Amino acid sequence: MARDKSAVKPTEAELTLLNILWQMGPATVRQIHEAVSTTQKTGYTTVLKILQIMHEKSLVIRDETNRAHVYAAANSEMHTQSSLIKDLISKAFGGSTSKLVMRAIDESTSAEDIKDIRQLLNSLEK
Amino acid sequence: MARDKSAVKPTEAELTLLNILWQMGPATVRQIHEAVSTTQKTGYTTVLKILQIMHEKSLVIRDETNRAHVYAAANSEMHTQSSLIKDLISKAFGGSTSKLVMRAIDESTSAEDIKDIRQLLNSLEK
DNA sequence: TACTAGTTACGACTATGTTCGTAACTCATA
DNA sequence: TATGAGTTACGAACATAGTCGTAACTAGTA
Repeated sequence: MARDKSAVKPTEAELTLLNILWQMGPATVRQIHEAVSTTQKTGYTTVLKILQIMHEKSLVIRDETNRAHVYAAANSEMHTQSSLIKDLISKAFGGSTSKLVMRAIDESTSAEDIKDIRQLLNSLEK
Repeated sequence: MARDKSAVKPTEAELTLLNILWQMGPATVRQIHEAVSTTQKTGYTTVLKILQIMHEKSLVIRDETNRAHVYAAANSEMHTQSSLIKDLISKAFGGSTSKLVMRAIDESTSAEDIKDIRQLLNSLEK
C-alpha cells in the first residue's frame, strides 16, 4: 500500500538534504553534495541515492530536462516543520501543544525570542 | 564507542513503552504488555525484547530481585521531552526555539493555553 | 521429585536507513 | 568518430529497528 504523501516523515539524512534545498532553492546533485560537504563528509553517490529515494517518496521533485537533474523540495519548510511538530506532540506530549511549547521555552530562551513569541500571542488574541 | 547516555534518543517503540512507564510507574513486563495491548497488538516477547534493549541503552532501569523483573524509566518525562525538543529544534528549525514555538502555536491554540504561555514568559523575564 | 505455568534469554527474520563501488549512459570536443 | 569527464542507475553491504518463535530457566505445588 502506497503511503499517504502527507504521512511521509523524512529521515535524518533526508532532512539534512531538505534543509539545504530550502536554503538554496532548486539544485543539482553536485551543488547539494558540495553544500553538504561543508559540514560532513559524504560520498557523491550517497547524496544521489538519497535524493533518488526521496524522489520515490515524493519528498522532492526533479527536473530531468538537462543531463544533471535539478532537485527541489516538494513541500515547503513550513509545511514540513508543522508535520514534524505534530508528530512529536502526538508521540511524546500526549497530544498537547501547550505542553510542548512550555517545555521548549526555558531559562536559556533569549529575550529576543521571548519578545517574538509574545508578539505572536498578541496577534492571535485579536 | 559507547554512546553518551544523554545522547540516546528513544525510538518510536521505545517511546511508547516509556509513556506507559511514566504513567504507571515501575511495572513488570506483563503489566507493560497489558497496557500496550489496549492500543495495539504486540507480542509479549516483543515488549520484553524492547525493554531488554532499552536496559542496555540505559533508557530504563530494572529491579531483578523477583523472578519477574520490574522496569522503570531511567529519565523523567520532562527530561526526555526536553531532549527530544532540542533534537528537533537543531535538526529542523536551524536551532531556533522561537521558530519552533511559532510553528507550534496557531489559530487553534486555546485562550487558556495562550494565558499559560504568557505567564511562563513573564516568569522567565524576571 | 516431577510437572507446569510463568518468566527471561537468545537468535532469526524482515524492513528500513545509510553508505558507496561500479556499471551504464550522455555529450562535448579532439 | 572515439575518448573521457560528468552524470545517473543499480545493487551490495552494513547498521538499526521491530517482530516473534523457541529454548532455557525458576519456583510453586501435586
